Amino acid sequence: MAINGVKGFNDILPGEVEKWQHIEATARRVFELYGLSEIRIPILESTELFSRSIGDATDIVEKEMYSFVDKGGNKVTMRPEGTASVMRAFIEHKIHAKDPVARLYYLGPMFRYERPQKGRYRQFHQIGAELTGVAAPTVDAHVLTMLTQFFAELGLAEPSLQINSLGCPACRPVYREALKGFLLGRIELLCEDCVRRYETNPLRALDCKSPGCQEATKGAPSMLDYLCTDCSDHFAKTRNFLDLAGTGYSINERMVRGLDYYTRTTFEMVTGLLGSQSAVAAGGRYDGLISELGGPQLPGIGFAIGVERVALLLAEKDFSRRPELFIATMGEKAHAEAFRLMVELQRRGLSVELDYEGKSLKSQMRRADKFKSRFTLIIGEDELGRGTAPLKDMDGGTQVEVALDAALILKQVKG
RNA sequence: GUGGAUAUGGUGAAGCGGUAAACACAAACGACUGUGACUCGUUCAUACGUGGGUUCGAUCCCCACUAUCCACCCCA
Repeated sequence: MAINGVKGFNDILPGEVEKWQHIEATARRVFELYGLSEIRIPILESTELFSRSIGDATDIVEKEMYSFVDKGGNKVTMRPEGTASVMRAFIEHKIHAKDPVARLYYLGPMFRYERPQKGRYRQFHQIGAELTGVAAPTVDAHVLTMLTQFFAELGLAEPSLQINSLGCPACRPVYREALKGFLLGRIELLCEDCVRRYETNPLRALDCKSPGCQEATKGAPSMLDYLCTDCSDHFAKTRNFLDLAGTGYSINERMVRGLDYYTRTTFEMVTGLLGSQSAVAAGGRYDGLISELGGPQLPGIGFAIGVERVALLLAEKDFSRRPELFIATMGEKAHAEAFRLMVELQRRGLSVELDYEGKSLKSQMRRADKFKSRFTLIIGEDELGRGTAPLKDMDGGTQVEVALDAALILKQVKG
């Protein structure tokens, strides 16, 4: 009996992986344009890191973490997200001592124990960015502009940017009470879950999909009306800078984030193309997180992109690579010469294919066609004798005679 | 954790209670007599998710299990 992969853990096979490489390369290029540096963080962290940062009462921590006790008796968890790890590293290595303004990005697998479905897996991948040490709204707008550019460079019209402000520890509790007061009168309309969350997280009712909750929250007070002067000012300036950058967005005052650490600006890149997984990227400001984790009082802002979801949006595009040259041979001597040429050309940076076995010419030509090779060089006894061989342009079908010399072939192919 | 759907070859799939499991694509090889994409030929599921049961006989009926997908919850 063959062994299967673990539920929710997927292989990314050749054919699909080229798309991933393209997404990752695009992210690296765009993010580095905006001054970020890559940071590589481990997959395993102390369980406490996540319970403290993400929030004890969140679903992620309550029921979705891959946690276990290692052989040394330590409680560890396979990271369910990247922000906490990056902030831990930031604090642990005292990166702030050198420069409190750190601009970092990371990419890699995350793990959450959930039932898999479209665009959601137990091992999934995120590309994330974290910027620390800047409270100014300029950075909010800049991060959002960078994210927008990332999607634009992938050629995606979807998703679109939505923003909101969640306020700060000064104004959010006030709003929370106001909202609770509003919902109290309509509590019988709320779904079970929202009733249960009424005390712990009443804001969730705002973006609950149940018709009852949508009805109940009609006309609910908006967080935006309760922002304190500083938060309100921050939000207004963020919007101004977004306008200056020409970055399009819409305000979604009902957007709520699932992690506890968010403050002020929050955002999502949403799409209607992925069924119930509408968020392709999401993030926000977390001005209290670093100190909460034992670091200095520094603000931060970041986001994570769901790579699987981006790949789904890129579904129809073909990213497969094609070799530049295929060498077809007849006879052992020609095969040996072709091998020598292939290696020589590869050393010079040309992608070359050669049939390893001595198959028929027909078969080799078919293979060249299957690989969609741009050119095919055909070498037999005659060619060996005269020192030149036909180089066929597979797209046009024309062929020219070239000398069996790596430099000259290279010139002809690259020409 | 809950609900629904589906399980036939590499893929898309037809199929009926009863002896070679259609068709198409892909793939391999070959023909067209040293050159691919067209055409033609050959090959390609002792097997229809797994385990039971009903039956003279099941891939098609029943039960259980498992897996996958989708949805809920929550989220990237």
